Amino acid sequence: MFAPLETFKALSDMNRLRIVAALDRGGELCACQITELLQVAGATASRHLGILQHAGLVESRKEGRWIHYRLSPLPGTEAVLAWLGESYAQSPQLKVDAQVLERIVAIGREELCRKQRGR
Amino acid sequence: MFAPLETFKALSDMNRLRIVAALDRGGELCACQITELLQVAGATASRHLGILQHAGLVESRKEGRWIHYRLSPLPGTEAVLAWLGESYAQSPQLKVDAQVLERIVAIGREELCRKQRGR
DNA sequence: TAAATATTTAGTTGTATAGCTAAACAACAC
DNA sequence: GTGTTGTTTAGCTATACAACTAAATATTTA
Repeated sequence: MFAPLETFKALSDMNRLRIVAALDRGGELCACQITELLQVAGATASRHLGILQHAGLVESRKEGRWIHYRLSPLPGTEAVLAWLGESYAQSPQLKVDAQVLERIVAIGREELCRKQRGR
Repeated sequence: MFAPLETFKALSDMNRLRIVAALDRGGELCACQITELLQVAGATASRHLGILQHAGLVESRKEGRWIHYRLSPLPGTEAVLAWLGESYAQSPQLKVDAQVLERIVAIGREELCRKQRGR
């Protein structure tokens, strides 16, 4: 697919913009942390991360059972992500996410996953 | 809607990217010229133009029965459009469009519209 | 090896969206 | 006025896509 089209499609979903914003602010996050932030099923978060990865916006690193994701802007998409970054403050949703993310990171992965299994 | 989300949605369709590329290269174009380029029904082209206009990427000017469209990048979206512009050469579709557009512009609006009525 | 666990893949369902045709609207010509 | 013409809106259908549940995969632990 035409690269810009794939990039724009990847960014044309609010949950995926939330993921990009979270990785931009939180550095590396694992799938369970993304799942907790979005409040969706794990499979849903996984699919969104796959779409972002396929578009080249995100890359992953495996560490035991955990898979860590981080932003991986291609040379061309840096400008796009920069503009997006300037707009975070305009979204109430993203502002709330920033606070929730702090709590999620503070909890730690192990306890977070235990908590998710409980549901 | 969150502005970047609306922009990315507007740009996440190949026919709309074709319109943006055409306006970028052809300057001002009327709806019938866009319709001819995309080879879709007039109503379809009109809807795409409406989506781009609502996202602030395109603006229109009325001149008698014709409505002319041109790019209208918002301050923030200029970087996005610049990146898109650098990628035109990677799309065979957009390369063909550039040639077809030359013919369309050369024909002139009046004759083009006559031709479209014929179908 | 067997159980547990983090993530992904497969399959299903509901909603969003692109395309069409037909009708409506707006501007000019008679 | 009536007719013609460029464009948009309304209504419909088919496809695309986001969400879920259940099953599969890969890794660690007992």
